[in-house]
Amino acid sequence: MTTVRTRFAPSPTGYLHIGGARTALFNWLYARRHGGQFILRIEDTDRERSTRESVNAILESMAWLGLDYDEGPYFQSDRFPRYRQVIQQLLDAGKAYYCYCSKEELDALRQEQMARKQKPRYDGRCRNRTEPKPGVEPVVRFRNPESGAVVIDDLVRGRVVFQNEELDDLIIARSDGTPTYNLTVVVDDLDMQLTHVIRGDDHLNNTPRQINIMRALGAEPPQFAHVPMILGEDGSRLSKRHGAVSVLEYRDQGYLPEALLNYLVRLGWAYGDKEIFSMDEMIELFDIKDVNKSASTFNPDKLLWLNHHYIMHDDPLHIAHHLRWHLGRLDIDPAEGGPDPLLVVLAQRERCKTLVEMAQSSAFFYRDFEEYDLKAAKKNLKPEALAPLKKLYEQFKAIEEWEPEPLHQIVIDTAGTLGLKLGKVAQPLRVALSGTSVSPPIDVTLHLLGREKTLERIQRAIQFIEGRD
RNA sequence: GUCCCCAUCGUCUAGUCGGCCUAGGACACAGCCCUUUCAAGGCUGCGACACGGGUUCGAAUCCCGUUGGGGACGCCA
Repeated sequence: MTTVRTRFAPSPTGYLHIGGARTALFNWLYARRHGGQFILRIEDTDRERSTRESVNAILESMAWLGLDYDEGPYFQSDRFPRYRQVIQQLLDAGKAYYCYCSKEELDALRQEQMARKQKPRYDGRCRNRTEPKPGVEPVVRFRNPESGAVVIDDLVRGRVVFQNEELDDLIIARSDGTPTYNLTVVVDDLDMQLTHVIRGDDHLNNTPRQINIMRALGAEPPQFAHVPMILGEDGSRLSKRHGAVSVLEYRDQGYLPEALLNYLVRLGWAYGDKEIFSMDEMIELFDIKDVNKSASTFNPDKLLWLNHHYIMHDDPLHIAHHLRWHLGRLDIDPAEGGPDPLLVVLAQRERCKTLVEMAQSSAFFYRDFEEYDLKAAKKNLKPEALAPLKKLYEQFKAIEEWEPEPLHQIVIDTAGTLGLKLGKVAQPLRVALSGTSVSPPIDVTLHLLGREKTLERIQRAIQFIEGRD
């Protein structure tokens, strides 16, 4: 039995979007599960639209997601000589021919066919041309079989049949001699000895053409699996207007790669009622044959829920690692002082659905906040709060052990002594320390903030209240 | 328009070869409980087999049609 070889072959004309990420994931999982190889190939034959930045974004996204490849990245732009060779081979064998039709001519043909309510397709008018048209650089067209059918036994679709008469003679080389997509894919998929081509549904119509070219080259096609597309909330193909679609955008918005991957694998696939899959579980349980046939709608709420789940249940050290990165984006370096991010994760994880949220609501541990949240200050930093704050200040100053337990006791005792409900003491203190009415439990907040900053901020709050009119 | 594909709660889905489905789970939503903030957590509720014909003792599960949706029809990939 031959080893499984899969590939992800994006074109570098933009960022890696989540649809592409899912395709990459499925290919990666399939290869990993079968102990095969996963290959990354950059399809940059369109030199107009391909950019270096896009290549970098794709590589960065793959790395962030943890989808490692065994070979590549290969660049199609490095393989032009090989493509030229294959085109010549097809030409020599009479399986391809030169076409001298101008774009205008082809446009007219298309319009005419549309008007006649027919499927627009090239009519093969240059098929038997023997003489070149002077002054015209021709394109090369593949001579598609005129009869018969192409049968695809798709791993997710089942059997799909295309009649050859529905197909036309597609262009495999442009007039400048460069190869086009359908040719390069075929050459590469063959040369790279891929056993399985797992790709988006939108390629299903290309498949019979590619199979025909493969056969013309005397090769056996690999297995195909066309996975359904991801739709936006309005039912149309997911795009920028549906919100964030770039993988790096999700990273920047505070999502964990595990959460995104878990979300993506469950889109169009399920294993009973199981919702949470570690990477190892995915590898063990995922099978391309179990993928649904129907398109699915992207649901940001569920992704957010998964993200929160991972923040709460993943190894806190791992979360802390990601939190450091997000703190860094806020110009905070925990190494320069303040609590260990690990402790911050432990204190904050229940209430933060994203790492960005966690970084933002934890910034006060590391640096002074600019000003109090208006509503929080108005409600809690009132003259009545002066007595408890002053009393707390004295006790915090005197306490020997700066640990949650004794700190907690002080807050409780203060409320008791002053005959106040706990909320009347804890809330003003919380606002004093964090600037807002939301923070981890008060003892934890005190502990993480440290004595020095605690005392400073209580002072600041007292002055704030006394300065009010 | 032509060709290809798809069709279970608002969304993601479970539903082994038709019976155990008065259709299960998750997200979201609503309510209750817990509670020193916000959360987290627990419980309850809301909510679907697109429609019409068949086949069968019996269909969400099989067949046909209708409707609806998506994709492809480039010297883009």
